[in-house]
Amino acid sequence: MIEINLLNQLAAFAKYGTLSAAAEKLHTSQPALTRSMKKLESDLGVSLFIRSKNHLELNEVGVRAAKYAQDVLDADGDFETKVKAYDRSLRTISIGFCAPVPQSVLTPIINNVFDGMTISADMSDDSAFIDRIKSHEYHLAVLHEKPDDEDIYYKKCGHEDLYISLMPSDPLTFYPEIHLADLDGRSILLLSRIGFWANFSGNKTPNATYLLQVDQVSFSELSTNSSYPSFTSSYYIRRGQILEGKVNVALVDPECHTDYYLVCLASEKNKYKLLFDQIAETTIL
Amino acid sequence: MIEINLLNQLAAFAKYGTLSAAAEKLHTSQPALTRSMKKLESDLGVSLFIRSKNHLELNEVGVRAAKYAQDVLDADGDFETKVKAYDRSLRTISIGFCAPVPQSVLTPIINNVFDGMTISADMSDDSAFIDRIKSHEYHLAVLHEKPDDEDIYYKKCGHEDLYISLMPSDPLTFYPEIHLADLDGRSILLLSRIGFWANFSGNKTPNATYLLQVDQVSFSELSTNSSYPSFTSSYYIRRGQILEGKVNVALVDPECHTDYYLVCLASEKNKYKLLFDQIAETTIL
DNA sequence: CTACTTTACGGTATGCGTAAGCATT
DNA sequence: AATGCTTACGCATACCGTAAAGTAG
Repeated sequence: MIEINLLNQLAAFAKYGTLSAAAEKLHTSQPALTRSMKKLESDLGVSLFIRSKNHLELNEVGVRAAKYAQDVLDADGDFETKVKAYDRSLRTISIGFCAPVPQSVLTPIINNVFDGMTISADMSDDSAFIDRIKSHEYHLAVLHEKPDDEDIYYKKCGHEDLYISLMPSDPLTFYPEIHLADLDGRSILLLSRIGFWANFSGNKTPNATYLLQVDQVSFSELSTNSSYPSFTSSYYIRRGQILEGKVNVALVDPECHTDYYLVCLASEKNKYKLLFDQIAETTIL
Repeated sequence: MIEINLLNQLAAFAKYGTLSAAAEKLHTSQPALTRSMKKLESDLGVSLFIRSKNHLELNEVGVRAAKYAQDVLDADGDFETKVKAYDRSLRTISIGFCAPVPQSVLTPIINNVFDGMTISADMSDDSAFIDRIKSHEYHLAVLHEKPDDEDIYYKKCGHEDLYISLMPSDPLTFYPEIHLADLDGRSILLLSRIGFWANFSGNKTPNATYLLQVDQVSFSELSTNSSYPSFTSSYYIRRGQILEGKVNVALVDPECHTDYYLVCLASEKNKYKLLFDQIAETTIL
């Protein structure tokens, strides 16, 4: 059994050419390497070096041994990487969210139910979420459409209605009801990373300009202090996160009202039972 | 960097189920393994076991780690095997002989010229020798036909004539000359492992029965004490290895006279110069 | 004179085995 | 009782770093 440490030192010598250089790179001493290389030769029963009084060089076998050693080192590195990755994967719950509101509502609940687990949350349009659940990329996902798949277990976990925040003087506030189409042609403040809601842009409002804000703070700043309309929703209104001096008006289009569904693999239903129970008890969104 | 030793112990535990059993197989103590496994977990920063007071079991990560560990152990074993094999290959001269006589004549010469090298000698019909030289399977070969290949260097290294040993009373001894065909219908003693000479059987003597002897001693015994004819050659006759009470008669067919040629890759001619010089000085066969 | 390898020496720390403790079957 | 894991303790030895010697360019 050849120790990894010796192979590492051999590889370092092959790479840096002298024991001194290798010793420095390995944060050890020259004599230590001299001894290691002798031990390696003795362990193998094979001569690997051409020695002159003040020069050390790999012989033909040594050159090849250094190559082979790298393979073993790679294998050893892979081992470490793979074990750590697998361990982490078992301590991590990966979740896909289709919108920011379910994420901010559910994340603390999940944290609470699965104490000690790391949560890895992605947000995007949810069209591929079912496939990613099936491929084990995600353990859970929140969709905005009821899944129709026998391998998938789901439970409704909330509801969200879209509102628009307007200046009180805005003509739209006098409309009996507002449709998305009524916003066409306007410049509207929009927060990025809004999951599936992003699909709205350019649908019923081909001539609207969306002023996309990456930063939450900028969005708040501009929403409050400019006259641009901005989107908000039942969630923020219910929590009292309302823009001062603005009027919040509900949008009546059907795509502005959505239900959310928490899903997992049917085969892993029991693993997440506690969580599903929890969201039953909690009135959310 | 995870030490091979720890991986080996992990694999042993996975294989034998308990630390005690693994310890016995590894010729070490239980407590040593306990400590090693803790060190492995600590080196990795990953928990690999389910511990109860008197029971140790791999957890999910541990099971996988043991699998991965085996890969590293295999790689480490391969390293050792391959380095040793390559070292040996550099200390070994592989030679293909087309007949036993060149082998017994040349082997001591080669041993003498390449002191300290191991000689690996095969004997067989030489039809594929050129290819095997080119594929580096053989460093040298002795053929019974002059090679016609610009990549191959050669030098004649001997000559051999085939004789037949007969009872003095045998009618054939009165023939002016003997051909192989004259032996047809007879039972003839033959030693196995005779290289290309084996091609004779069934050529000009379709009705002869060859009494194949694997063992040299059996062949001598039967040759001497039975009345069966047996093959011999100029080499043995010149050395005085003659059967008592028999008459040796030369066979006149052309295929019963052969020259031998020592060959190597033209590109390695210099490597074997000493040997080729040697066989020039030596009168052989 | 500088750069490098090797040997020698002394200290340390790693790792082992024995013994003992404790829990489970 | 028997089996098996863990902890504690004392010890061997393997390995390391420093120092020094020797050699080649």
